[in-house]
Amino acid sequence: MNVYDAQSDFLKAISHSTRLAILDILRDGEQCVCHMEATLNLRQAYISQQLMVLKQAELVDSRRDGLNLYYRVIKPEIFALLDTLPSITGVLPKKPKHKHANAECPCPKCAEGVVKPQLIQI
Amino acid sequence: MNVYDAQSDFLKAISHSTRLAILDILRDGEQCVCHMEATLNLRQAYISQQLMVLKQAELVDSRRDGLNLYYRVIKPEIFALLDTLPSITGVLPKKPKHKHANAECPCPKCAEGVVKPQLIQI
DNA sequence: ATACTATATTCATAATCTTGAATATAGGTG
DNA sequence: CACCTATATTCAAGATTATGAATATAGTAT
Repeated sequence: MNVYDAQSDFLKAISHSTRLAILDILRDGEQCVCHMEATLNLRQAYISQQLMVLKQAELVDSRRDGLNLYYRVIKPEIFALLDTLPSITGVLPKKPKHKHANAECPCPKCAEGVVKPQLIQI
Repeated sequence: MNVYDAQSDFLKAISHSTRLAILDILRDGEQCVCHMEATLNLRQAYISQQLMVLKQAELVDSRRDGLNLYYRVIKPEIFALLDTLPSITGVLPKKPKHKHANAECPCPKCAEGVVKPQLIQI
């Protein structure tokens, strides 16, 4: 396995729109699967499949806290690469960054950071 | 097509060991197909196939000069991305850079840059 | 025009990727 | 233990990619 094989293996692991979206979510630090599910509006099994691809490529690792599994990027150098993409594709991301505050997300991290919409009783 | 689709399309185009090697050869500027053939020791038809992939992805373009077609990278930003790869894969390239001087290569650029081995007449 | 050279295209098959559906598992809670 | 919740795995079919072989084409030179 030469230099280019190693590089193409890595690139193949991230050459996928959902996996790129997941990595972007992990920019702010570790997040649980259910948060990705709520943020990306994709089914849990599918996200888990993509996470396994990233894990086998040794790009992410996970940590359990109670019921939740929190994933994080192992090598922050990956973000330096991701940052070069907009200038190449010419498509700039609309949202400046992923913000961790999603009212649809049931995970503990979201629960503490979000002001839940109050149900008004009449 | 969202931001991540555009990015993954680009990444897929370069996620291939031969295409990465071709891009590396093009760091020094345009090169003809026969030069890649000699440098990579791969068959012409195969290299041409990979060049078509890069061309369709609008990463390279070509220019004819006599019999030879010279390919070049359109967006130099690509090299900034390629430069981030060694720190991620942990595998550093052996040769510092591609040098254009290959005695096996019949192309005009090589012919002028290389001191051909002299045949000693006895 | 003919022949040659450099490069491109077509075809076919094996391998790999994509993705949805269904199901399994592991850990926590009562 | 029984059940719930969060996450993982397996399966399968279709799509795409990888790659070798054979062949075509477009310029060039004579």
